[in-house]
Amino acid sequence: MNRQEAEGRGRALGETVGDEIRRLLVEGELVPGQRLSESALGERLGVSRNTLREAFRSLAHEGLVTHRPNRGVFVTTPSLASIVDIYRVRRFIECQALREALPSHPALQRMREAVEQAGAGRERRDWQAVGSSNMAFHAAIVALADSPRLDAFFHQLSAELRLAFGMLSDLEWLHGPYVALNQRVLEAFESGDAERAAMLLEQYLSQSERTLLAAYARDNPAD
Amino acid sequence: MNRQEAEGRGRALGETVGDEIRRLLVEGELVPGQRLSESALGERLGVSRNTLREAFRSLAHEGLVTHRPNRGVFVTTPSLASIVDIYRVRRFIECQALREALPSHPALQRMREAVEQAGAGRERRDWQAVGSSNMAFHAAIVALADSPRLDAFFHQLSAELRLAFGMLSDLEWLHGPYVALNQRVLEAFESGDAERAAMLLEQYLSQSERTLLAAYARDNPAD
DNA sequence: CGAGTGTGATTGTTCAACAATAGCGCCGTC
DNA sequence: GACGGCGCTATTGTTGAACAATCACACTCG
Repeated sequence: MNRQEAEGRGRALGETVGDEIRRLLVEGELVPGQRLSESALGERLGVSRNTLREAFRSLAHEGLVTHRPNRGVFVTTPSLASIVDIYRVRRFIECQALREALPSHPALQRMREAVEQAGAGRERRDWQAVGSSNMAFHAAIVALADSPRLDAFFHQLSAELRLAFGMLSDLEWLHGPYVALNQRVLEAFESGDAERAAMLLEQYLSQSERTLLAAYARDNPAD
Repeated sequence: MNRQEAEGRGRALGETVGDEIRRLLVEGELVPGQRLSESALGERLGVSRNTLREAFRSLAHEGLVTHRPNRGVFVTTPSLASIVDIYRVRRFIECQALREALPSHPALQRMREAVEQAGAGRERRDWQAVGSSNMAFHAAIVALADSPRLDAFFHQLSAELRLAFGMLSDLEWLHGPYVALNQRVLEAFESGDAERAAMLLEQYLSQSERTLLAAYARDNPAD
């Protein structure tokens, strides 16, 4: 009911609802493990159950939400295994993208901007913004490979990762140290030494993974 | 992802319908460009429009089907650009998976079986089977990287690729020559020379891409 | 011959209903 | 008091009908 005031966009309500839920997820309004009741969420978003279920299908496909038949959909709880897997894939893709990239690739500009914004965010101690800029930096690295499908895949990975970040406190520790490392990767790449940039990036990712796993283990001792 | 977790007992009709449509797609019963009317397909599969729409969402997310708002869903018509992109990603992923793999990885057995089955299929001149075995071989290569997410990503790519294969006649030319090349890649890898195996694979993929593009251009002169 | 228009068909979305299932408390038995 | 079976209830799974919104197309009018 509150949705047909949808000004301008006017595109597929189902999609809009999906975006809305994504927003609630990254903003931490919906926390991992939480059950998403069809009637409750439908009421809250002002859409019918059927429309909501369509949106759920998309979200489930992206891994943000887990569908348990006859029991409902739950915000996906990232596991240690999934974090390990995501970082494995990131090393796999990002390092090679950097290695094979042309030094004059247009995405380089995006990398520069991301580093700059991450620096600005750190000044303001806005760790949420630092995290976003970090991901933008890595998305730009993937973009070096010039593949829409790879870009989409990475986009999905980063959404899952953001879910894991959302579970943790201590965002400063999680994002702060990496601004400088991004900078070094970028410098190495700009200097023409793609191989060295790739090695730095691999170190970077492994260290980031360890930090995240440690924070995860601390906040979720049960696991 | 926890696809397998809830595998055993729980099944949803929506999922089943999705699988059914996937089957119709790879079997060529539904051809690229064709419009999938909700009422017609719903009638044919014996499900309601709402259920069908849920299945469509999944298929659209996999790229097998394209959703045009207010106009319906259509079987995706692979473009030259998408074929090029898919092969770029395949080279990107498969070659590195091979390069980095442990020589004793369990997926090696799957590679052997796939080569064997492809050979048997060629004997019978069953090119459909040869194509499936080829894809199984390459899926096994990706499995060397030990990443569920990478496996899922490749699964999606191969479904899209199968769509392109389905548009073409001349399956013999498309699949026949590659049985021997698979064999050579496997032998190189088993002999411990992963680097050489990766290079062979790269050649393989580039040749396969050219063949596919040529056949595509021949069958779709308009494009 | 072209442009505006009306019409029909299809999609987008909601609603109400019912079947199927899982979780939970209750109860009786031992 | 512990345990296992039983039925209840809330929720999901699925359907069918209904209506609004939109598009494709033929049709009319200038």
